[in-house]
Amino acid sequence: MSTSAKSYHHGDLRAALLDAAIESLEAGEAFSMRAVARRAGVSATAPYRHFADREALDSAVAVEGFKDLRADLAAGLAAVPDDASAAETIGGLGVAYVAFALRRPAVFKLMFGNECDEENSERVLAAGRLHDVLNGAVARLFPDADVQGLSRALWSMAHGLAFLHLDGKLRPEPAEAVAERVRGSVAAIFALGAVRPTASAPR
Amino acid sequence: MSTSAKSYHHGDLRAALLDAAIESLEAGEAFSMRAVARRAGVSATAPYRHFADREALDSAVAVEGFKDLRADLAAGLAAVPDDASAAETIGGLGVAYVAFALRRPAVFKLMFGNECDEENSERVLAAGRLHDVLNGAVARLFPDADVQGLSRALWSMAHGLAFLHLDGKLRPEPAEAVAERVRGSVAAIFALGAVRPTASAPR
DNA sequence: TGTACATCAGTGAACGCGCGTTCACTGATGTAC
DNA sequence: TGTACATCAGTGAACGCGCGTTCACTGATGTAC
Repeated sequence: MSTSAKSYHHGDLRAALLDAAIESLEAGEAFSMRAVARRAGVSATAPYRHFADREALDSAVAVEGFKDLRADLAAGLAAVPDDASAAETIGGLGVAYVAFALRRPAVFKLMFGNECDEENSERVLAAGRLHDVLNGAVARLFPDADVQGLSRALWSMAHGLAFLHLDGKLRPEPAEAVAERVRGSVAAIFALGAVRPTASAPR
Repeated sequence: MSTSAKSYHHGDLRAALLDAAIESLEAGEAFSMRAVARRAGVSATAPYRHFADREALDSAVAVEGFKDLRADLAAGLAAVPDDASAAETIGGLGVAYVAFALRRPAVFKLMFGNECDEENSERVLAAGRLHDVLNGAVARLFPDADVQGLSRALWSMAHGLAFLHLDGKLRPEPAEAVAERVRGSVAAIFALGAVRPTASAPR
């Protein structure tokens, strides 16, 4: 109640605007400077006191999202038992990644489905930190592999699964079925080396 | 010259509008009913003679895109030598997929980065036909594998690579470097079975 | 071949909308004395 | 403690914009006789 409520000065409008933006996105509403101000209960021009323009707000929301996703990944990794196989560990990360995308689809799309202005260093940095979590896990699990290449391949798969679910190319419900699908995909590629391809492709 | 030019009646405005829409997207311009009409050299309301509303035009463009992508995938597959390994074959498909996405980014995003109205059967069908190409190849290469699961995993990886390049998370140039990256990712997961993970994860 | 007329494709003015952004402003806060 | 004033956060009217869509229309085409 300290910083809340209805004085002329808001207290922490910047944070409130970020919250409003995220809420607005998650409610599936259109994302606009005005809509966010409206939701925060403030005049249409107040946000300009805190964000230079629409793109600045945009990027700030994305940074928020990257932090949250990183936390989810770290939690997902921590939840994997110590004696888990590599496939189970990677699967756990993948499930966390896709779950985030489905729980917060609009934020996820804003984070990724956007030409990223390489200028915004904070944003680039936050995205980079994501990478570290996966790279670390891969390096630990496969010290002898091409870590760079492998972790790119795995990230891509998770990212693809996330987007295909978001865009309705794969049914996004129920959540447990999705998780199963993600684990299945990981399992399928871990099994690849074992499956004998037909020696020479017929026809 | 037969159906072209400047008579009051256009000849084949529907096709011209689709072309204009695709050109407009590829030029990186905003995509709108009015912009497309403008580019086609026609009044803002003329498109309504051929498309019920904005969404109908949208879907028609997506269908066009799905057909083109399917053709690219088939060509990519055909270009793979008969004695190629499974990894090379899958790699060829992946390269074709990602190359399409980078060559026609806006169309690709329109095809995928869009809640798909499951109503539009033509659109759903066109998307489904994509799947068939990959499924066919996987079934032929890995008759004993879980075709469904494996082909989903591979599709996801290609899709993820495409989007990560589009959104600038991976440098999208030059094209040959991208292709190499795609082949590398495929190789990395094909090598997965061979790499020995650390028996039990340290720490 | 020539005329009358129905059909249909494209026009252009107009609507209401929400947007991003500017500007001069006003009300609250906090600091100097 | 009390007053004067600078600072700063939020206001509200206003701008110009492009959008999707409607409507009554007009010009070209093709068919019937």
